[in-house]
Amino acid sequence: MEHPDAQPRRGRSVAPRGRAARPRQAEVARLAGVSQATVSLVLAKKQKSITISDETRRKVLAAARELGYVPDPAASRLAAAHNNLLGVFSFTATFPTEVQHSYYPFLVGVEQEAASRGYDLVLFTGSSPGGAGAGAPEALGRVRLADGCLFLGRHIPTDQLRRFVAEGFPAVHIGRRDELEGLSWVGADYASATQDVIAHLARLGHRRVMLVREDDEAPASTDRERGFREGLAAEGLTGEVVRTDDLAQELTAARMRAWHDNGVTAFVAEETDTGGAWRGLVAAVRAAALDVPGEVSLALLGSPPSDLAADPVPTGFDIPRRELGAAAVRLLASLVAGDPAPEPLVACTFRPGTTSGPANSTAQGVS
Amino acid sequence: MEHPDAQPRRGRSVAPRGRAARPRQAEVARLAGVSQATVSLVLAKKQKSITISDETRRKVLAAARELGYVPDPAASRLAAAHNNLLGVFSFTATFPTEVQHSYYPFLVGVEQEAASRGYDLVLFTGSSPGGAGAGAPEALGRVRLADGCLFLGRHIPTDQLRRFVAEGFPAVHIGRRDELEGLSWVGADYASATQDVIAHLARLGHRRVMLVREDDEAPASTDRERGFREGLAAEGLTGEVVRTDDLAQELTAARMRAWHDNGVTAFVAEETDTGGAWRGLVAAVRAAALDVPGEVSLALLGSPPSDLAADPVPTGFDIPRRELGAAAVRLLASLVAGDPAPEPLVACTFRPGTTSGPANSTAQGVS
DNA sequence: TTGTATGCGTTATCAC
DNA sequence: GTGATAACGCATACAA
Repeated sequence: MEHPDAQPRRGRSVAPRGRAARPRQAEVARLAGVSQATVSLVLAKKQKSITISDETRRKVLAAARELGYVPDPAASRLAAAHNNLLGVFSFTATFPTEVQHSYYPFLVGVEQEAASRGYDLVLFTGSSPGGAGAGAPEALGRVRLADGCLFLGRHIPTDQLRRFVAEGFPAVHIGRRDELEGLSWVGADYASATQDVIAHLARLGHRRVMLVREDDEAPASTDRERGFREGLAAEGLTGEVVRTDDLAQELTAARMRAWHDNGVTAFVAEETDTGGAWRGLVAAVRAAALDVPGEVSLALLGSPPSDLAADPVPTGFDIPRRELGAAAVRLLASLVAGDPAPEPLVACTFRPGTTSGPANSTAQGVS
Repeated sequence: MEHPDAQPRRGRSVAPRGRAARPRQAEVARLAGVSQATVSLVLAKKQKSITISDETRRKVLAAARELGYVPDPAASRLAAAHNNLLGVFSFTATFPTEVQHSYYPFLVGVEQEAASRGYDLVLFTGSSPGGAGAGAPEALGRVRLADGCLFLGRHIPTDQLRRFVAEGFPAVHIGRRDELEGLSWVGADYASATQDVIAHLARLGHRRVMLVREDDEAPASTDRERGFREGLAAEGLTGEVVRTDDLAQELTAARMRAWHDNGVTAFVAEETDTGGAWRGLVAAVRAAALDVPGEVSLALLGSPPSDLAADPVPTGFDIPRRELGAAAVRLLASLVAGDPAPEPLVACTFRPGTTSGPANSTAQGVS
């Protein structure tokens, strides 16, 4: 049943070129004069089992260091253990050329948190343009090389994720994702943040507020609208929602003035990829020659597009992308470890800005 | 030697939580009525070996699809002796908070090229602040888990890298790194690019040029100085090098005027982290009330700091960081595959800019 | 053309 | 406390 060591290995091609093979536990064992299993035990620092003599432990550790031993992640994982690798998968390039919608802020948090927990990161490039098997269903399968995986991007196919949750593979989506029962996610608490903005406007005396949003079904949008409505209710305000795909059509100078005459003293816009809602709102107010914040107050539910980030600084809130990335890693790590999951919502930070001020009491209309 | 299937498996704990097991090749084989090996062959679409009958292929494919078979990456990588992973190691955080000296531009190229070659990326966080084993010597050992590794950053310990080259572990340093015999690297061709800038100035009629550089021994600096001297020689110009740690001390209005009176009509500054040389040069020229490019021409050997990237756009060259990242991956991939190494130098792109113009012939001094 | 046998490096169990 | 030994799921010489 056994074969002489001298016999060429079967079922395997020789290693390409005479590259020095990575040391294996077996070689560490030989050098330390123990069995391979002992090496595995020693190196599994998991449990400080006293079942290993200090003498042996020392020898093994020394041998491992001398040989520069590094565990094979594939083997570890195959043997149903873990490999200290956390995957990061996005359906668009992780590092896009247009830094506009890049995941950089998230990755800062992801890297920091992963580092502090001793995880390395595997960036799965399967979905990058030109990537091998881009869009192919098996592209997602590769993430199983890691102990768990983070998913970023707005359009990760639900059915692919469903498989992971069914199998119990630790997966965390960055951004709320409720439609898939059982999928873990972390997200910004848009609802609360929006409610805070409404409360801020209420404190300033505004009684009638309008929300401008694009026609979109993304959770990020609906969360804001929910927060808006809850905010109105909580503060006893009235308001409306303008929901459209054609801002220019809807937000004309005439309508702005009409709304204002009707008692609307504050407008809030949701953040979108292009900043379209905010852009349209600002343009319309300007066209209507309404003074901000003298006659009307403006607020942005998120961060402004970079080209109009300052002057004026919009009242609103900032999405803590870094913290979100860190939270994602924390959640993923707890899933991997089987620990109870932490809070998935992270708070946004209120930004006072300069586009809101006391309501002009003379403009109060009927409610 | 064999054991009954009914017997509980040994050497293995039960799967945590009753998660559904994924189908394996063996089950596909059973359903298709073939052997596991055949399944493996069929699914290895790698080679369109005609060694499989269409009939069998069909059955296997059908069975695989019906079961929703997805290959286990850990297993295939274990069996294949490589894992399609390329490491990325930097001694500072890969995603620093200060985007100033971030590796983002490199990573864009790295990701693209890695994706197009079917590699995934492992970002080693060992060196990140707070990272487990930050700074520890064995932190670098972990990179061996990949098929090869990219190193970025200016201060990767030479002795650590020496080990990799000794073992034949594929390692590529981004940035010239000659002091370590045998270490592969890719770098921008600063010398040629600098020479081009000198040639440009020569064509404009300048005969006497001065180089301003910080007191630094980095290859990026010395390459530029070399290109500067070679450029002078090739064009038959004269010039000097101002090398100092204290720009303010050296670059005074008085000295600028003195140099100018002495026939210096063009100044070139090297690019540094802070943009100090360029900053100092611009300030000094302004203090000396010298017109640019009327009286003196200025050039920057690299890219300007973002706060003064425009107005005026410096004559000089841009470092193709994206391309450099891609080139690094190409080189690393060829090392991994044992193919001949490609060209390590990537060309910089000349940037005309607006800070250089025809030499003022009346100012020609003695050479 | 397909099946058989073996090994990849690791973990985990069981005897010693 | 330590050493055999059996999987993990897949790939591949080699036999049939």
